[in-house]
Amino acid sequence: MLQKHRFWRFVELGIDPYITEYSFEVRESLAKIREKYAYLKSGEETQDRHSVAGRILGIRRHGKITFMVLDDGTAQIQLVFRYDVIGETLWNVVELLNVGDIIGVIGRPMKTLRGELSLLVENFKVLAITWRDYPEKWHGLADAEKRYRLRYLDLMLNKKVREAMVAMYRIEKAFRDFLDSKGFIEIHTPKLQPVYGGALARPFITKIHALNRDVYLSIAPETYLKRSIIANFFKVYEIAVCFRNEDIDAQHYPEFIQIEIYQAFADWNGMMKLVEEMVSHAIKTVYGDYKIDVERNNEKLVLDFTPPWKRVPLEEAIEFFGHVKVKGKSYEELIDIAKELDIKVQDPRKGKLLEKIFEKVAQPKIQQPTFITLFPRDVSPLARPFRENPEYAERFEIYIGGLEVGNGYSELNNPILQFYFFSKEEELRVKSREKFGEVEHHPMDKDYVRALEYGMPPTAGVGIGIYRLVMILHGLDSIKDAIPYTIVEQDEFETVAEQHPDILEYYTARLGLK
RNA sequence: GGGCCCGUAGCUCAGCCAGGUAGAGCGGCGGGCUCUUAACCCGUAGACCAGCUAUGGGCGGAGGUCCCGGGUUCGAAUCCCGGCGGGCCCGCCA
Repeated sequence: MLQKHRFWRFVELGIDPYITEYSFEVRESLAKIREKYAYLKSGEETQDRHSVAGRILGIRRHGKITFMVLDDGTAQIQLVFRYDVIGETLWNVVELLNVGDIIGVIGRPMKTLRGELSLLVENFKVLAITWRDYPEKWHGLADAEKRYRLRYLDLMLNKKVREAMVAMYRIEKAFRDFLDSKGFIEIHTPKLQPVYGGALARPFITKIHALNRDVYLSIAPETYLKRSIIANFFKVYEIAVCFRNEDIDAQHYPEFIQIEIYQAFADWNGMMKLVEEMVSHAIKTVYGDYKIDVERNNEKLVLDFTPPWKRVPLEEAIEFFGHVKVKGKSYEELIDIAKELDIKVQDPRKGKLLEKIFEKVAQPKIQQPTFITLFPRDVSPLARPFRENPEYAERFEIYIGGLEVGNGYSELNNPILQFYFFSKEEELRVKSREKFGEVEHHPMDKDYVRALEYGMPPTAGVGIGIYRLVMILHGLDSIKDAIPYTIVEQDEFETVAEQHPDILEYYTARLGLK
């Protein structure tokens, strides 16, 4: 580094970015100021003074007047620094400021001649500086690797991602408020479980040293939420982290958030009604309308969440959307159909074949919120058999924007059948291993069966993937964009303390740390 | 597990196919400009190490260098092989 770091120039002006200021009294948010002073006419100034703080995200210097963009997390506003207003001492500091620095400002709302609502700065404090250069103003942070590795910059600068994060919080809050108004309570289920279950997926295995035993990270809260139903908590839910040790792609990530809801004395019809009511309520609360505009891959799409949503049985959906006849076909016939459709599937269950065919020919065509109903019983070990035909389960999945975002059913509350289905799952595992390799199955959970033996009322349940929902609503290409922080391998780099021994020396000496 | 693509300055990228002195824009630094908003205009350093003078920079020299390591070649950012990091698609899961 030949150039003296600008840090030293702050010090020369009597400003140490970590020692001079320890706090700043913020009296107003930029969002409020924008709202309150929207009425100002171009060229108009007020005598009101406001105290705000945030990060500088843009600088335009014009000699003795400088414009900056300040972002306080609620909104952005233009700051106007005028030499004749702040004087020479502060002006010298203005000249040192970079994009990324954090300042506290006292200023008067005004509108510039070009009509930009601004704060005319009367005083300001440097609260922290950035040691690293920020991305280019026009393209921003675009490189995928850097976006995920330096996610705080991505979250700070990329509007689409940032909006999705805020929306996710609001959607979760709307779900909670809705369920609360209906008398539901949230129960936190264990993330470390002796038997994994509630879904068909490979689990993470970890160890509890205190007990010297292996445990599984929860793949779903389901069996514990249903234990809660048995505990006479008849309306429960959880917004739960689930861990599934599967591969990562645009629609899957090993840890994800799901809301699971269980309501006693209801069946799948009641649950579908609750879901469409709750989701459409959240959409309207967060976006202001049941219909929302989504832009994905430069294509515009209007999603209409107005209840009721369409309900289409699985086999009908295959025939209607995919134009493939599957009703009444045998296992062998379905294998042939799958082959013709270029679907690689190795599974002894007829239901699995139907699911695969559905995913290939029908799913991409289902854009509007839709319940696909009547899933095969053999792929639904926790669901109650369909009352009119036990080959099917009273199970539905929720599809929006061509993606599966949820799954629900009339819960199997018969402990005798539940034991039988679990046993069948174990058999399936053993049989399939010889013939097809490892097949996803639900492990035997006798402890859960015993809970059912104490009596579970008729109950309906559902799980909705929050990241997937947000991904669709905001037209994000990858589920990773909807997840605040995803995993990346460690990289090598030097810290500022390593690059600038003089500055390290300054601080250790200044604070007497030697 | 299989396939495809990418990695060059702080950022966004060109150069690679057809091997021959490492580039642009933005950002930085210096100068000009009191209503701009991707501000503009002029200049300049910067891809790693490091010597001598001196703390503002200047002067001169040797090597290195395009994610890393090999190879081919008189010569590699460029071609080949292997690795690392990242993305996308297929298979399995939501």
